[in-house]
Amino acid sequence: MASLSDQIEKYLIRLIKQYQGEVEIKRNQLANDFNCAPSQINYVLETRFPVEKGYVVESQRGGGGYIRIFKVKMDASKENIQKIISRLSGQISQRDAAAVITRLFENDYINQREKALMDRAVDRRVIRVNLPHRDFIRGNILRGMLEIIMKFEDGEE
Amino acid sequence: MASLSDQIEKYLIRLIKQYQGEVEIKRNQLANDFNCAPSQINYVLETRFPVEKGYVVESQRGGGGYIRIFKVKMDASKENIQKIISRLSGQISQRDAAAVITRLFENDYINQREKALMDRAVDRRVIRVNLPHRDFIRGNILRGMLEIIMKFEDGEE
DNA sequence: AACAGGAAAGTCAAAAAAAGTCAAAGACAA
DNA sequence: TTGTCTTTGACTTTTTTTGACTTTCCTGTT
Repeated sequence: MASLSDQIEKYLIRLIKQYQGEVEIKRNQLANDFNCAPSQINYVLETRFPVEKGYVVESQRGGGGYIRIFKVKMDASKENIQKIISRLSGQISQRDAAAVITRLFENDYINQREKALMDRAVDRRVIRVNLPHRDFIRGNILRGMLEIIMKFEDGEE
Repeated sequence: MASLSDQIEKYLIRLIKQYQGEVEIKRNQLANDFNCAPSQINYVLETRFPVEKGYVVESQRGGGGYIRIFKVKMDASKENIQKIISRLSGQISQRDAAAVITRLFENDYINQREKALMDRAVDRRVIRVNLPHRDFIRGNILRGMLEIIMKFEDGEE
């Protein structure tokens, strides 16, 4: 039973694919189509299309306003992972970690099983620690695993 | 002597068979159908569908939440992994974790990169927590990752 | 150019919808 | 009676949905 947010996400992803990685919508229009509050569109954007996953969202208010979503393909290089690692400061939320991992997968740095492995290692049900601390541990684990991905020549398997 | 939990178990097993090893339910809905407390569903899940029996359970809270149960198709290697999981109690030292991981590698259940990934996720320099607690977290991480190895079609890559 | 009005989109927090946890109470066999 | 398994319910945590209020931008009028 997919939630409304899931449906909106799917719809947008389909549009993005259809239009080669770029789409423009009207927030109110979309909210209307899905029969929800306009702010729910923002919620979907925040939770499902974060930068970490390779999306860029830009928008304009006022008359003739719009929201544009771009999907950026990062080129496959170690430097990119380096960049990701260095941008990863101390704590990291589960959502952000998941986004980073998804992106690695989409760019073929890791396969599906490795993705699942990493997702699990970083899951809050696994790191059973209270919150300020938990995000620090997650940060360490994720950084550690990214280092491994980097160290090992890719494709190997 | 079919307790309510037994009935729920049977019902779920039937569903799982019917849908080729995978089923999704709504906890509240199911509890309602069986006229019991929602938390009883968790009890059934814990006692009747543990990893040791080859089940993997995933869930989501919040609006549109769900519980999914997978039955993993068993083969020799998966049974072995299961055995390892069930022998793993709460805490695990880094040494023991390393031994488990090495064994997985030697048996070709995981490749070198996965080994490195798992070793790292379980490293004491990564789980920066003081000792009684650290071994518990390590236990969770290792078990979690083993579940993934079990759930995924092996050799895949 | 300055301004007013309306048309978007943004923000934020409260309410609602699920699922999870934990411990106490109950049932029942040994 | 004692120990184990089951049932229940109060409380917690996570995720989504809603709505009131704010900010920004465009367009037409003075």
